[in-house]
Amino acid sequence: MAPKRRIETMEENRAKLISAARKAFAEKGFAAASMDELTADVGLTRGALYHSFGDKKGLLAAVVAQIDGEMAGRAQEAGAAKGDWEGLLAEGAAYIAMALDPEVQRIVLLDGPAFLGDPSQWPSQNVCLEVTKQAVARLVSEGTLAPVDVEAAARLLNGAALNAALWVAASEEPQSVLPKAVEAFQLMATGLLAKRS
Amino acid sequence: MAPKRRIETMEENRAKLISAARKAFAEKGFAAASMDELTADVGLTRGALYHSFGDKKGLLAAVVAQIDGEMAGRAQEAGAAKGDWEGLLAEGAAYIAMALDPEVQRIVLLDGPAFLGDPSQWPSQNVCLEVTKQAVARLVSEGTLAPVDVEAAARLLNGAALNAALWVAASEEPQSVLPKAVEAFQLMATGLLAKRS
DNA sequence: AATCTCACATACGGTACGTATGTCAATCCG
DNA sequence: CGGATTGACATACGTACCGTATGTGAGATT
Repeated sequence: MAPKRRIETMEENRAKLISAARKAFAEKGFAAASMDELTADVGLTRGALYHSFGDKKGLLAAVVAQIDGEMAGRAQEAGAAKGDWEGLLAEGAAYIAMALDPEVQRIVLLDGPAFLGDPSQWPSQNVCLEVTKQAVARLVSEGTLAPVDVEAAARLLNGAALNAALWVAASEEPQSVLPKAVEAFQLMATGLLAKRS
Repeated sequence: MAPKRRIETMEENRAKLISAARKAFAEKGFAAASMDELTADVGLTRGALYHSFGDKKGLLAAVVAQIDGEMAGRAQEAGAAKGDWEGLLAEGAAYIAMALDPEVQRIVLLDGPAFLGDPSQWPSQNVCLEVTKQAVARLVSEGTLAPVDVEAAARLLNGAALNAALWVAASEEPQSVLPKAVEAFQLMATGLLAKRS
């Protein structure tokens, strides 16, 4: 066996813990997830956890940052191929669709705000919100959108998408409700468009 | 001393516990609030609590139901004096303003969804959402709003207002941010209006 | 090769929840 | 009117879990 480098195994263990935490937090919720179980599942103890993440919330923050990054990547992908305005709509739709994932919903949308506070002040900076803000800023400066406060518009759009997603996820037939949510979202977003002079 | 009726004192104690819980949950959050402290503050023990509310989450549900009812009343007040459309906008603005209250924000908007699940399935039925749905339904049937799915629109509006409120509350100067949030909200809501033919 | 570092394990204390059991006043009934 | 009964609440207990303080051994350093 090649001699295990120290930093190497540490990063492996960090990744293992984050991975196990994603599962446990998504299934049981942050509050009900046991750190003993979590760590035992990957052959470690709480000692590793507290050494790497400081405390339980530190682990949550790491998990949230990881998922948030993945979400922002997907949202950008969805919006990149299209024009600015269509891109924003596509980002919103993608955001709604992603929130159907239990990990996203439970960890990022529910437990994240409850235990880590306002998303805009997370260590991970809430990359998703940042992406939306940039899109809105472009659209405002090019005159497509009315001269609205950029942060306000971005937070409203994200908030609306988030809530739509929670609704879809809680419904009995997500697949039939999803298009309604997307349609209403996109309709509402048109309210931000600049009026034709 | 008039002989204390049994049911009377029980309801008094229930009210005391709910009142104490509102304070404790708002200040420390649901997870960090100690039931021992809570009950001791009003001269009782956990015995009373588990007898009346079943468990910790039962108490949270009772608190949420109370606050939710108060919020719905205020929102209706705000909207009642005006026309349907202006009423909806006023309700949204009122909703945003109310969310500045720490009790509303922490208990109903953050811990409620995290620990009790989707608001639309709460025992309290989320009266707030119901009020918005009724307003939207009226506006759709009278042709003011585009023929959008009522529940979708209501959830999006509430979600947008909610998120705007969290943003305002987390900002350093809530009073200067509040008008921006309300403006953006009302602008976005116009997207739901029926197009002039 | 001896020493050191540090990632992680182990052990402990404290706290909080939920339940099982006890108790006493308010109510009911003969 | 007085004993039996109910039930609202207190008390006591077991369990689970978090965070910390301390130990340890494999890899890094010299």
